[in-house]
Amino acid sequence: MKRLILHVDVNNAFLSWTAVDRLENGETFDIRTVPSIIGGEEESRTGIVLAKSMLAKRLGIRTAEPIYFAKQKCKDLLVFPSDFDVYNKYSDALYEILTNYTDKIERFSIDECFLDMTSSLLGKTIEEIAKEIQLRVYKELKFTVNIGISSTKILAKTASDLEKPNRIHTLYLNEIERKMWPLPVNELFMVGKKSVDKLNSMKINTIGDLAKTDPKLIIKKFGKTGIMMHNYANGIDSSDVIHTKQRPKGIGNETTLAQDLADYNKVCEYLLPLVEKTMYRLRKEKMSGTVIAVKIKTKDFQILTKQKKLHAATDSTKEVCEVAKELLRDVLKNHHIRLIGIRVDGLVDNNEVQLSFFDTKNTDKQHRLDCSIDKMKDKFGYGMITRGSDLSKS
DNA sequence: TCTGGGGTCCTAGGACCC
DNA sequence: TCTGGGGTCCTAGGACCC
Repeated sequence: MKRLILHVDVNNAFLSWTAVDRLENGETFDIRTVPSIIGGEEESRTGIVLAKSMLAKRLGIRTAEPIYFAKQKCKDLLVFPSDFDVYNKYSDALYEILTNYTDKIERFSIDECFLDMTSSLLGKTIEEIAKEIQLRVYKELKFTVNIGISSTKILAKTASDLEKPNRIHTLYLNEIERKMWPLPVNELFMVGKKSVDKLNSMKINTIGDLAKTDPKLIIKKFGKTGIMMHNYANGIDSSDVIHTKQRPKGIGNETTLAQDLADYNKVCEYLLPLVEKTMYRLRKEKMSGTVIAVKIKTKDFQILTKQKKLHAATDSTKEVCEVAKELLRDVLKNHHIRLIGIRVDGLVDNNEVQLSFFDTKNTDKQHRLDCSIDKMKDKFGYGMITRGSDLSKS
């Protein structure tokens, strides 16, 4: 049976949501009406563009470019900080509205959802439903969305990207030749910069070029990803809209340092709070991890990682701290680094972790300590409670 | 000039086993 | 003395997404 998929994509999400939130808090000026961006702080060396207004876009400002460049393109560019609590609030509100239309919804990212409408049309056309969603979101939440309509997720997603903002596009199989094939190949999902360079060197410049190239050539050059790329270019994608909430496979935190550091002890001072945060999040998920990884980015942007698989899954802050410090020692060497990060991978649900692991008195005591600190953080605020020195002792 | 932070998946090489 | 191949697990790195 032919499926009917919608892809709902918030226009300039972080910027729109910041604008709406400001207006709700009594501001009268709508930052969507001028060149403006959401960005990091240049002083803390996190100064890149996270989102831009339409007017900023028109001046050539791009997502992920340094704010320094963006300001050169527009002298009186307004810059606002990001606030993920606000974004999550509007993301949830959007999701809530979408649940009125089908129960097969996949939250693909903070600002994108797929809806499988195959059995939820209720006598309406898919276009009518898309229009209804778009109007209702704008009426109730005051921001615009693009909606793509097709028979597969990838095509619906490509459709929602066609022309912005506040537009609805269809991209059915019989339309791909006209609407998708002329697009530059970088606009295809999963074709990033590295692949574009390789494809261009093969004289493949548009999605149509890719679609019409002998798949054997693509597979030879790109392996498994090549099969996927070639399928996507031809509108082939059998993946389902996944309603059930996915459990995370890994959780991590990383931070850019205010200045480059090479000293192990100083880097540790940054690392340990990151471990604490990651483990707090892990315990919130009621999960434990088996692989601990430390990541550094050197001053010349080389990324190095060092990881270790544990014999048993853990959710203990102390245990992960100890491993993380070892890994940091191994990977840091004499590098001057600008970023430090920690990840816990190979996650398993706590109720699937063998009980024997929690049996020993020591880990049990440690677990209770972690949990009581978590509770205090929940009660008094995450930043109000710190663990003091028990983590830095080796 | 300046280059975030959160993820997922894939690949390739080495160790080890049969 | 010279020499297998298949499979799994682990690690490091890389590509991609938003």
